[in-house]
Amino acid sequence: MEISAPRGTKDILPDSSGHWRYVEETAREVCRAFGYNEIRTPVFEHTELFLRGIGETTDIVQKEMYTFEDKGGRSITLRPENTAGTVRAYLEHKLYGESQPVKLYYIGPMFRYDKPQAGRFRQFHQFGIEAIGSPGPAVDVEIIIAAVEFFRRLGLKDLDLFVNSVGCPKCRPVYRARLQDALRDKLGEFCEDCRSRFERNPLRILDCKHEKCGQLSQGAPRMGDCLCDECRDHFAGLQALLAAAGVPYRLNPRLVRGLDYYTKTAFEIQYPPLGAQSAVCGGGRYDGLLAELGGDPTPAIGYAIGLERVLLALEKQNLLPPADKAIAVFVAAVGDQARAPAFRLAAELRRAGLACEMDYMNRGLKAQLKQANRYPARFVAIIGEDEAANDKVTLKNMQTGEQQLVDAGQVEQKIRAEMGD
RNA sequence: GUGGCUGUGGUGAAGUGGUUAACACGCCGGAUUGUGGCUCCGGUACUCGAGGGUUCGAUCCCCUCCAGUCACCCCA
Repeated sequence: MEISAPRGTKDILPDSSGHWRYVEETAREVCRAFGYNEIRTPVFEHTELFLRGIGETTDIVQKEMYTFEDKGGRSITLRPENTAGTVRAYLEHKLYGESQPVKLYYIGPMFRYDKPQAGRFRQFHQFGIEAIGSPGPAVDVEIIIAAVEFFRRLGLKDLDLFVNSVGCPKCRPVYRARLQDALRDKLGEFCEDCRSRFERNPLRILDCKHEKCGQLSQGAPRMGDCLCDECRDHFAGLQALLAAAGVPYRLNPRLVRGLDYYTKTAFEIQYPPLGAQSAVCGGGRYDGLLAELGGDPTPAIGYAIGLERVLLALEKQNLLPPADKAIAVFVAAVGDQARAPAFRLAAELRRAGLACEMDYMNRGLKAQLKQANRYPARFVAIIGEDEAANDKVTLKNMQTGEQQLVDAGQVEQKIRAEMGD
């Protein structure tokens, strides 16, 4: 064995592709119920889109992007997330001409050059939704409820919803400055990471896992105390609606999003047993992004759900659906003369819409029955020399063990009659 | 990117510095001639992750690399 899949990528094999389909279908059903329509954008975009959209100073842009030059000399990047691409498509195709808000969802692979770990891959899949055009907070609550509903339908338990407001371009700089002022004289005592974050992204310091840093930032001003009137009202409205909808949530003033475009509402849904990669859903409002990408100022909000992590959570809670390989009929041929009639019967049954299998390994009858049993098959249609000569089929019900000789042309209706449909 | 742990057949897993590396599952075949799910029997491992080194000799000792995993980091 020499060639293997690139690091951080994974083959989804038949034994688990059914799980993926189940999760994706659940996502699509929820989107239909909430009025979100699918959008499919390219897996690669001009690098520039992400530089401007996600922010040049973010970790994603600085060290996690798959960027390359194509043969035309363009700088191309495999999408590390899909909000930027979705917004780009919204602007490019002038979806602002449709009734607002425009509600979109996507499911697909994303790419980040991270060090792989359980729940963290270089190619991973996200299901995300974006609502563009409404300032909220009603849509904010709607998309959160959509996420909650998605998890509810899957049966997942023990999820925690955290919400926060990260302010807007009016109040965040004010808060940022106040925070820096409060931390400045103690800066030397913070960890190395925090010291480097001080200028670049001081809000992250509040998120630091180091106990020392946590203590040092204890008395620091909180974003909540510095929100401008508009942001404060918005945040209050969000919480009122969440409460009205009966959605349990927790405030987390330290919740910060890693992408520059977020404003006001920020939220995250976690499943703690996943350990370090416990965030299964993360999102928030990005009122500044459309203008940043050259559009008219337009409010918007969205989130992304990591499907690998959802699958991990489902596995932990034993909620993955069992594989369903059951078929209606297995056509067993015995002897050379039976081969052609068996093929013909299988083709007819399949054309009639019955799931049908047969042997391709020249196995004996016993082995074919064993094979049929494995699927399992409801019926086995046995064709040997006698049957082939008389245009008959021995039809065996695998549950009762009963078998009868029937005309080859009547196999389908016999099966349908016995299956009761 | 930093640090810890792990790497034996398709899968789960024992094991030893030295002839034919357990076991279980799976898969294939058989248990009188064309009949399954149970049972029994048999079969199924060119490199014990890769490449070097130590040694008379290494799958078990050392180094490097690769991969997985956990924490940090980041995030979905």
